[in-house]
Amino acid sequence: MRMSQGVEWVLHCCLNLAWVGPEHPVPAAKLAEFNDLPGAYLNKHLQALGRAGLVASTSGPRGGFRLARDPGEITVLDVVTAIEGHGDTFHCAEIRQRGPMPATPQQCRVPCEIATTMRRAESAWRGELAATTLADLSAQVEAKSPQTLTVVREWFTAAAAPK
Amino acid sequence: MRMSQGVEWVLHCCLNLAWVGPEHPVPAAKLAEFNDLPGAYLNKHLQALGRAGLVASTSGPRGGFRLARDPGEITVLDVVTAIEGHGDTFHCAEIRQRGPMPATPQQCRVPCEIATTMRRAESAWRGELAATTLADLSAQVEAKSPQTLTVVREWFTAAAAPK
DNA sequence: GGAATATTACTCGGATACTTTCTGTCCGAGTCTACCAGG
DNA sequence: CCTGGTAGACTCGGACAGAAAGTATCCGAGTAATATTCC
Repeated sequence: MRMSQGVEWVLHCCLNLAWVGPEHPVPAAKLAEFNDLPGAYLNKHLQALGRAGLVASTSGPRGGFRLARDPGEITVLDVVTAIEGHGDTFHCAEIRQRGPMPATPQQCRVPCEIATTMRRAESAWRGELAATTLADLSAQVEAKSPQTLTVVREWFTAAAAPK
Repeated sequence: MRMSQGVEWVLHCCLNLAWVGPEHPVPAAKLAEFNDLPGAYLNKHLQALGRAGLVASTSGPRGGFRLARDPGEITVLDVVTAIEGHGDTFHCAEIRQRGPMPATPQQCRVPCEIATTMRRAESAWRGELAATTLADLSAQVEAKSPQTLTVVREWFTAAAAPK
């Protein structure tokens, strides 16, 4: 059970986009260059973010990706589900209904204890991720190294401006 | 990010073993028959439980698997980690150290904010799983349908006794 | 009849194919920019 | 000088291979019970 590395990639990219600001779209190639990632594959993951409504994309020159909402309105859970999908990590196969001694349909009107435990754990996991927004992450980074925010923004804007 | 279905399988089997009792080993084939699962593959997963020290195995006739500890001393997290491995689901690739503007080694002495958030969420997930033991699950099943425990035990012991 | 022994059947354990998912890459459709020609 | 049109280049978007993990299966090593034989 390993999380796709695309989640980490797009989280870093989302922070970059948050720092650059929504008025300045950033192409996937630039995000890939800044984070030293394969551009085409990163683009694929950013498309998933677009389908989830987290980022907006514009084609053509001066195009690229920008955050579709305020960083404070995008949670880490939003990003994770956009990449990993909405399905639960644990999927109950209803084993209790199979075999020579199946559970009665009456008993099966509620989820089994195992599924309930897994669901509770996953809910706790999701709760933590939903409690953290991109704005929270950005604020924590800024608290540790305040110059990062502006320096990164300048790198992205400077890379596009000279043209 | 989907959890192996083997986790569900062995959790059901562990409950079966808890109900049968440690003095009566149950072969993998019987567990597979009872839960309508492929016997050979289930055996493979049970081996993982053995390596983790959760179950003990004996070869030969009248052999099989039995719980190595009291059901109250085996948590759901123990079973999950035995099947899925000890690694974290999120693995930080240290993207911040790469690219044209890498983070300084000084900044990297502590995990980045993204990794911290993921770790906190995973910790909450593990906490819930660690808080539930096989004895808890067994008690919940018994509370809902008290006859299940003895009936299942009889099925397993009766299947072996007539020989 | 009892005990030692050889046999037999049963169990786990790891080594071996097959399927699905994840990872990575490529090229085409659409679009905005910039240039160029004409008024 | 200003305006309209056209060509060009840049971007996303989905379709196409390769790698890794998960899934499923089989057969052999070891063991305990059993049947047999001898005392």
